[in-house]
Amino acid sequence: MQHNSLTPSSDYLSRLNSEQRRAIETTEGPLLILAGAGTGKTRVLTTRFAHILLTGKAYPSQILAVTFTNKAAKEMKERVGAILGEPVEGLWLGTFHAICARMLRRHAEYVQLTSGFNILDTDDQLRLLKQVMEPFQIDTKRWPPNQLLGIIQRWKDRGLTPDRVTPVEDTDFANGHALAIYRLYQERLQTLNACDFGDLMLHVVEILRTKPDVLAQYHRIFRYILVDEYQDTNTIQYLWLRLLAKRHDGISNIACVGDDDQSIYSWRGAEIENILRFEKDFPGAKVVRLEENYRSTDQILAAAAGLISHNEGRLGKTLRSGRKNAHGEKVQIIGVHDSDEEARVVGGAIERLQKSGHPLSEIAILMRAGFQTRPFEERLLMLGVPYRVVGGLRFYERAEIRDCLAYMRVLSQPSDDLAFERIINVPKRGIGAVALQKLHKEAQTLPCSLVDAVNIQLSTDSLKGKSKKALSHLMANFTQAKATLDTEGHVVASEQLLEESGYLQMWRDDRSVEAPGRLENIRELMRAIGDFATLEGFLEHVALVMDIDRTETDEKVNLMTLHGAKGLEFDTVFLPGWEEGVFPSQRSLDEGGNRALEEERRLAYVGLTRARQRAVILHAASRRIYANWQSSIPSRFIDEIPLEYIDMRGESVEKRRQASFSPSMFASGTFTSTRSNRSQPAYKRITDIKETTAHIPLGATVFHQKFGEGLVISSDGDRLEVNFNNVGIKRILANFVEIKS
DNA sequence: TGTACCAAGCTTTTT
DNA sequence: GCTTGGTACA
Repeated sequence: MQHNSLTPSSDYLSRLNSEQRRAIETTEGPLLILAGAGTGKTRVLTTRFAHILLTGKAYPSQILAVTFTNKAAKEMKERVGAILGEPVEGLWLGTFHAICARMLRRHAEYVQLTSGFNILDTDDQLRLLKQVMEPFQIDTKRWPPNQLLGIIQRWKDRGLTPDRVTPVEDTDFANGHALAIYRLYQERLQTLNACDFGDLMLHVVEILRTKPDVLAQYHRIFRYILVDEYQDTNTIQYLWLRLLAKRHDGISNIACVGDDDQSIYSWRGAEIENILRFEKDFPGAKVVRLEENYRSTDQILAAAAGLISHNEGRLGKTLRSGRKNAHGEKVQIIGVHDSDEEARVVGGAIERLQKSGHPLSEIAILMRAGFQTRPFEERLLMLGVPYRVVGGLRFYERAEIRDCLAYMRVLSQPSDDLAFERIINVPKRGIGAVALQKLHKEAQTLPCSLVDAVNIQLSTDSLKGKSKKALSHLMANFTQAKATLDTEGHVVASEQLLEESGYLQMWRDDRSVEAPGRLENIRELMRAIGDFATLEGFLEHVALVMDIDRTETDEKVNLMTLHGAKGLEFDTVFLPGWEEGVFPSQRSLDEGGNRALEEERRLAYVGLTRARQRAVILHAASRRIYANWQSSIPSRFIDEIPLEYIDMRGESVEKRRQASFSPSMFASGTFTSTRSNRSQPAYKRITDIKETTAHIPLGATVFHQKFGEGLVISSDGDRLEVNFNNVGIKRILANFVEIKS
């Protein structure tokens, strides 16, 4: 993606194709831009934004532009500025949550909050929910709080405040107490003057629904609305957009960009129906399809198209290659024995690419789940190939960072009970559950905040000995830091607080291997605070952005999940683990059935379309899942790619298929060639396969793909002990051997 | 109040 | 197999 920073404003439209131009120049009325992978979506969105400004249709402050990620918002802002030749200010451009936070701070009093409300992170949410659940005496083994939090979030995603949850929407979770807990949880949030992420949207929608004057105010402000990644919007985001877009004068200048084939976040509440329904929701809507792909070779495009055509209920797009001479290599499919071989094959291929001058940063290994990175990391480490793991635990999710932030939150707002609770005994001060219980009681009866309760109990001498000394010390730390905050600013005050409270010393004294890294993270945090004018400004940024700016452009292979790769592109993409149960994920299928299968397929489509030049799919015949080995069947997605665009390397996949479906391996004859029998349920759950394993008698001669021939010397269900001719005695699962005699 | 042990659980995660 | 969280004890 190039930044045409000096493009004269007159020809910003000149290098666009006709559909792209139409998407930009159709400024009036509702518009759906269906943008397939690699069709220049971001470019269209940013040029459209600039076009509205340059033609004088609106001022920057009259355009609402919403994205899902901070990264996308930042990129859009930069690129619009580049087209205009100067930075734009006063924009309503940001993530759904950032914009809602801004709106909510203006109108907080309508939902019984003050404009200084706190935004909770997931840790706080869970701790609060656990507290709320306590009096209900719920068996948390049977009804895990994090699952209940999930249920509450799904309710919020759908715009359901406790009053709007109907019996139909209710659940028997937690012996039917879920709704009551939800109600209490919301009440607690209110007394804490706090919001969770869902509330940011929920409260604003509530306000827009019930306060016509507020809504009218925004109708006056926003002349044009731009929405990115529309396929990922959930119900509450849709309601919010619809409220803002449906003006009383009948004008709805809303343009949504999206791709139904790339909707992969239903498990976070995204409703693919929103994009499928757009034309009904906004009568008279125009639809523009961007189908010219400037990214991938014909072979990759055709393979991906063949795959996604197995989904039903699509809006339908046909990607054409917009590049010349874009034939390229076929999609490679490589069958391997196990995950170690998979890592060896990928590692070897990367080494060869590196030797031929292929930049490492243009290579990605994309997998279904985060834990799958491990064998690849080990292999690349061994080969000395630099790599980075993208995603995983983010900066502001680290325990030490959250601790520090809790200290700063209390400094900024002593009434922040959740933050105070987090650090009251970190470092260890001898404040346990008993002391905390006492404080809670005090705080509840008055009512007041925990910090107030501490001060009261200190002055009335109801605290004794160790805890009294520890808490008065802690209170003194905060008072001192507060004074420093006023005189020397938030950076010095934060550092002082962490030092004097003994928090930093705690990590210095820690002998574990992670401790120095944690101290380094805290140093980085201190540097980040300096970028903000006030402590409050910093805390707001942290709550909404959740990640620290770190531009990584060094020469490293990228390891990430398929979800993490959305919106990115690489010359070469490796797609390991294409096996039934792994991808598509068995758990998804169990929970979501055919809908989930289609989403998994879209995920596969996203994976393939990340590749510009080369895509390599791998599948292993057996894989270790947790403790035990499981034999695997190649993913149905492999079968769904038209044969003419694939190239089976290494061992023939067909041969492998025959081998894995041979009746001698599975007692039942259910398994036949997947290609010839696609309409039949050719796939069985991996767990079922285990049950159908043939009984293998003691003394039988068996054959194992890796170890060769051997004699069965003991058996316990499907666990065998086999004395192999070449490698000696091994413990092996019956699934992996074939009976010879 | 802190530690030791056991059992359960284990995708994806833009904010 | 490995981590995490809750409970039982010292």
